[in-house]
Parts: sequence; structure tokens; C-alpha cells
Amino acid sequence: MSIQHHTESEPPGDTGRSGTSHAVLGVLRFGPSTGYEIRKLLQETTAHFWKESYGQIYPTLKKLESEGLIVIQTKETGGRESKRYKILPAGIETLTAWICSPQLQLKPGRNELLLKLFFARREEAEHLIPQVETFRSLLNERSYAYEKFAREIETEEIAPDSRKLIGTTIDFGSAASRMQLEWCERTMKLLQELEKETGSF
Amino acid sequence: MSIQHHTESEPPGDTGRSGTSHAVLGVLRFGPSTGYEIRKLLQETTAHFWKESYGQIYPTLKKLESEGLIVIQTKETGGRESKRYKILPAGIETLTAWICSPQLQLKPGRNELLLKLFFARREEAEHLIPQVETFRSLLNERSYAYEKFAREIETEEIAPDSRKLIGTTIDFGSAASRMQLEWCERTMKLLQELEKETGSF
DNA sequence: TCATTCATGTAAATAGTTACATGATTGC
DNA sequence: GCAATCATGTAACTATTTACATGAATGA
Repeated sequence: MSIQHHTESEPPGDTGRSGTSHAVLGVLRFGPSTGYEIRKLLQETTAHFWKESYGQIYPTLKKLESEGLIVIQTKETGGRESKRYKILPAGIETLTAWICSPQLQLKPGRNELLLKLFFARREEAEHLIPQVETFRSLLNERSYAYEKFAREIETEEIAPDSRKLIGTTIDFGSAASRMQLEWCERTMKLLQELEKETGSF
Repeated sequence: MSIQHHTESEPPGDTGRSGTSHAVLGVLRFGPSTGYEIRKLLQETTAHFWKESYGQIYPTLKKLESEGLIVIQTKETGGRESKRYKILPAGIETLTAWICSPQLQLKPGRNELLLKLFFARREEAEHLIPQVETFRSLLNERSYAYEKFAREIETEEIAPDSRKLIGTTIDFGSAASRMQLEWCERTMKLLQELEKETGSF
């Protein structure tokens, strides 16, 4: 048996920059932000395919600044400490170079639920039912979130072309959760049948 | 705008064991294996949702052995060094406890292509077309791999119930790639329209 | 006044990849 | 003889999460 994806031997080819810096630069191209705001925007808009934690954002901001891709505009209005970062031309260049670069590696990510199903035996099947159920309710929440996001983005002051591009990521998310919900239905049915067959003693 | 998934504040609750040990224990429940074989089996069967490298497998095997969950059966037939590991009752317990535990965290994983689309501007759209194209051809290969795997598993000597459970993971993979292929179609069309609108210089 | 949000950061642990080094065995 | 596969491992690096610490401002 074999599911092999051509994932081996591909040379990295990138400039030693991790995804985090691209995400940060990407947010900063929308406009100057603080570390806190960057995290918040990513959380609110890309959480279904990209997440960042403060532990990664703050060090990355420092690194990008030392590389001359962004600058701090520390406006001390009052005394409240708040570092607002602004992207520089060199940063924009780096960002577009990354966007336009054909290099792209797909990491399938890890799905613990599938791993459990793969290794499970009949006797364990009944314990998987509530887990698929949990998965399904998480997906349901997500579906609503996508619908809401799709509506919200219509009212935002964004260039219509950008809206369309962002739309493709929402499309991806909602299609994915729809597909996964259907998979949950099929899988639940199968698990319930397995449980029945075992004989309810 | 907000796509927020209830991913914050959930306590980990696990026993400090990473996914790798579960994957290794899972493979070993099928029968005694060497580190090399474990890697190979995972590569051949779960690559679409779970991958492990030697750098992780060998240290994990040592750790699991020191914890008394597995043992080495070093059969030196000839002189060729080969450590075959066997799962112990304590290891089986750990494995089933994990499978049956309702704890499950979904990490959405990171999708670089979606990140690019999210941040892209109209001018960059044309450079994204070949990237979506690349993505599509990777997915096409995958689709065939799932079909092949689904056929292969029928001829394997596996308990029919396990076959069904494993089947759910193949189902997931093939439904996912089908859905993503459709997304590629829609996205390609959109990108091509954007390119046309820009006016061919 | 008090909870929430805004805001910045670090330390430690955990996880994971990549590159390297080594060598035996199998099959053509 | 030679290529491919079997086989084990380590070191260094990169990435990522989690927990902690701190405190100001806002608004009810």
C-alpha cells in the first residue's frame, strides 16, 4: 500500500525566511500596526489556515527591523507604550518577491483524529464516535464564521480586487468545512454500524 | 472581520506525549518493526495527514523503550544490525488510552498558497496562476494515489473492521483532494479574469 | 471600582526538519 | 560491479507553543 506524495528531495530554495515574516509583512502592507494588532488581525482573518503567537511575532518584528524591512514609529501619545511598525520599500519588495515566487511547499499538517481512526480497532470504535461528534460541532461553528466573514468583508473599505483574492481563502475554508462535515456524517454512520455489529451484549 | 475558532484557552490535558509516540505505538501494534519500517509505513499510508522523519522516530523509539512501553528484539541474523521493536502491554494501554481519550486538538496547519492569496494585490495575481496550477497537479497525483491505495487495501490481510476504519482516512483524503481540485478551478478562473481586467498592458 | 482589552515581551519547553555520516545487503 | 534499498543514528538548526510577567487605558 502506498500514498506517496512527491514531497521528498525538493530543495528549499528560500532565503532562510520563515512563513512568519511573510505573514507579518503581509499585514503591515495593509498599514502600520503594533505587534498586538498583527496577531489580532491574523487571528480574526486567517486562523483557518495560518496562526501566529506573540512568541513568534515580537521576535520577528525585531528581526525584520534589524534587516531594514520595517521601521518603528513610536508615537508616545500620553505615555502608553506602543510600538507601531511600518513597512519599508525593501519590505514590500521582499513580500512581493515571496508572493510571486513559484516556490511553494505543501505541508499536509497533522490530523490527530485521522491518526486515531487509522490505528483504531473495532473495540475502540465506540470511543471515536463522540470525537467525530466534537469535530463536527467545531466545523459547524466554523461554517457560520465563514459566512459571517464573507458578509463582513463586503462592507469593509478594501479594493474590490483584494476582496476577490481574500474571497478565495474564505471559499477554501467554507468548502473545506462543508466537505469535512459530509465526511463526519459518513464516518459517524460507519462507526455506529461497527458498534452495532459488535453486539450490544 | 473575524474568523475565530475556539482554539484559545483549551488546556492541553495530555501526558506530555507528542503525536510521534502515538504514531510509533500505532504502527508497532500492527506488529514488530524496525525504525526504518515504521517510517516507511507511515510514509506509504498516512503521508496525507501524518508524517514523521527519522530524526524524530529514532529518538522516540529510545524514549518509549526507556519508559517500558516497547522492547528491542535484536535478532542478529548474520551480523546486519537491525533493531526490531515490539510493543509491550503497557504500550498497548497507552495507545488505546490515547485513541479513546476525547481530547483532540485541531491544528489547521499552515497553507502558504492561501497566505499568498490573502495578501496578494491585483498586480501580483498573474504570478499566482502558475502556483495554483502547480497545486492542482500535485492534487491530481494525490487523487490517483488514493484510488490506488483504496484498491490495494482490499487485497491486504487486514481485519475487515480495521479496513473500514482505515477506509475513513482514505475517504477523507480523496474527498479533500476532490474539493481542493474544484477550488483550484474556481480560483484559476477568478485569477484569469483579474488578469484580463488589468488590461494586457 | 473592576473587568476587559490593549500592549510588550521573555524563557523554557517541545517539536520538527535537514543534512550528514556510515555501512550492509539485494538484485540486476 | 553497481545501483538501490535497507538500516541506524546524530547534530544543528528552525520553528512553535505555552506560560509567565507586567502594566496602562477604557468603559460600564
